[in-house]
Amino acid sequence: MEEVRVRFPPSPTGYLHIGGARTALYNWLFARKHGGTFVLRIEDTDVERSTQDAIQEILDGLQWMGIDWDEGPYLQSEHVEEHKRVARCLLETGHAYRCFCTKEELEAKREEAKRERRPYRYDGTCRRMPPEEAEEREKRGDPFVIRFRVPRQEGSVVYQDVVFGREERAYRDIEDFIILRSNGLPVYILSNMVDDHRDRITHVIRGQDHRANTPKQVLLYQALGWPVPLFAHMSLTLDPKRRKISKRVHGDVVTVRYYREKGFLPWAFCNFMALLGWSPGDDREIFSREELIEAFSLERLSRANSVFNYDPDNPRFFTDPKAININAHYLRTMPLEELIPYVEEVLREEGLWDPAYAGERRGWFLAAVDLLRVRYFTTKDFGTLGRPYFSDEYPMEEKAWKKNLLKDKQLARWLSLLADKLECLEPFDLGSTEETVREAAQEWGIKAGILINGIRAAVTGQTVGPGLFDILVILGKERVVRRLRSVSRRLAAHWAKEESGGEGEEGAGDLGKASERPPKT
RNA sequence: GGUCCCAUCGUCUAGUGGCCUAGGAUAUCGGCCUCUCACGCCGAAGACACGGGUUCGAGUCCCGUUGGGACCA
Repeated sequence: MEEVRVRFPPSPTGYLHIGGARTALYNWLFARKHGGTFVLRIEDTDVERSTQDAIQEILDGLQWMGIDWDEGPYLQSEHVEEHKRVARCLLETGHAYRCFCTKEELEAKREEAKRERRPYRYDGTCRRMPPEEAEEREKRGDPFVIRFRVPRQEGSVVYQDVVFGREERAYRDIEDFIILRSNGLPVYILSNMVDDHRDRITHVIRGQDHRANTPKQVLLYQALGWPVPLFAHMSLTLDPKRRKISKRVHGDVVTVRYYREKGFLPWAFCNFMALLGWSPGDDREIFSREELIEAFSLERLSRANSVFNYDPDNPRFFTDPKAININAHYLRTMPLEELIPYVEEVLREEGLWDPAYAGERRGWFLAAVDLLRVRYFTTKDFGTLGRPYFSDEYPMEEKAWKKNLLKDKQLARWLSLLADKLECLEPFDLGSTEETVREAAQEWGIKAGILINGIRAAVTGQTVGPGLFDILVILGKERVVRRLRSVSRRLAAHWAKEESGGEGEEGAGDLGKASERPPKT
């Protein structure tokens, strides 16, 4: 293949849409696969919305995803004069003409067509106007638009689409479309293709929503005598009701930032997005960056739109379950060292970061993360579910308190006794802690599970988590003993109050500092 | 309304006329593992939108219907 040059031309709307992200990803993959050039171009001609922040948001999103560009970001706004010049040129060469029809006139014609139930298309009134008259009226200052003169003969526009094959559109189905508005500004169809030509784009990979524009753009290329790029119109991403997804109706779940803030790993996100409308042809679904670049091809893009399967009513899945699954897969299988920076970021945000984790406690930190990650789905889980492991202030879950700690009145005493036993343990390791707990259970004639689940609830505030002895070892003797005694005191207080006929449920609440004080006296 | 596109398990998809009693993934359910929850492993249920053709044979080709989508209005 000749030199490959592709582009991603987002307009700065204030966020990077996941549909746009997928377009960028496919362009990027294609460029990387063929040793080509990936151009980033900002279509910022809507001055109102195109703030520096809005542009930065797109750059940030792409950067986060790991999509790097070779040229740009170029700004479309810097080329408006060129677009106008091209429109003028088309006018001079007779490929376009001035149209003075007013909005009202056009509206009337449209109404009439509607009444007579025939398709409306611009009737070409001004197309037949003598050039002298048109120039005269322009000089006079009459407002006009510039329309492209579509061939009015039998025939059609033909171009190649990698996804759809040979595309053909009859001239008669294309109206004389506007290329320059009456305010003198060029329209998307023109600007976009002029930019593509200047940037020497060889493959236009974009959403199917641009497909209807393509014949018109091809007409422009031909009129200008410019080489026509190869097109690849990718399928769209729809919501579960098969509507086009949009920020306005779906909210943040369609923005890239959302995934970043929800604790997605950038590559997991890319991996998931790549699978929406593309497949490698075999059963693989997990790809490293290199593997995906190698496997990617435009020929394997799907023609059918795909559904982004998220359910706002299901709290368990805050986005497409498959996306979460892929993220979890990377979270627990990627090299530990690569995961660490993401966890660090989350812990910093939560105020749980200890600089020692990067220094003398790094070994411990790695072990803790490794222990926890197998049951986490996003990096955010380290800051929420992981709290008891990185801080002495952690919540006691209602369920843990009621189900595991109030299960047996004796637990207050047992936990205290266990604290004493564990305190003397040397070494304090997997084998010794387990032996201690199980022997105690036997001694007291109870099932080990009672103690195990009770201890877990006490030292983590949770009913779920790693194997108990892993927890004890990772927490360390000192913290375990302190937490056991603290909870034991709270339990004792709870039962004492109960006996004295006290009301009020001793339920979930914050442990840590708060619980160092005697609970509510 | 016009032009065009699409159609395989809930979802993402494999499938390019016989390899399909339709494969994988995810989600769901069950089992194993087990101190809990996950992970992992094993298993279950679950789809060719419908109707006509073509063909010895159709998920695969053609036509129509239905449904969905895009753009334009």
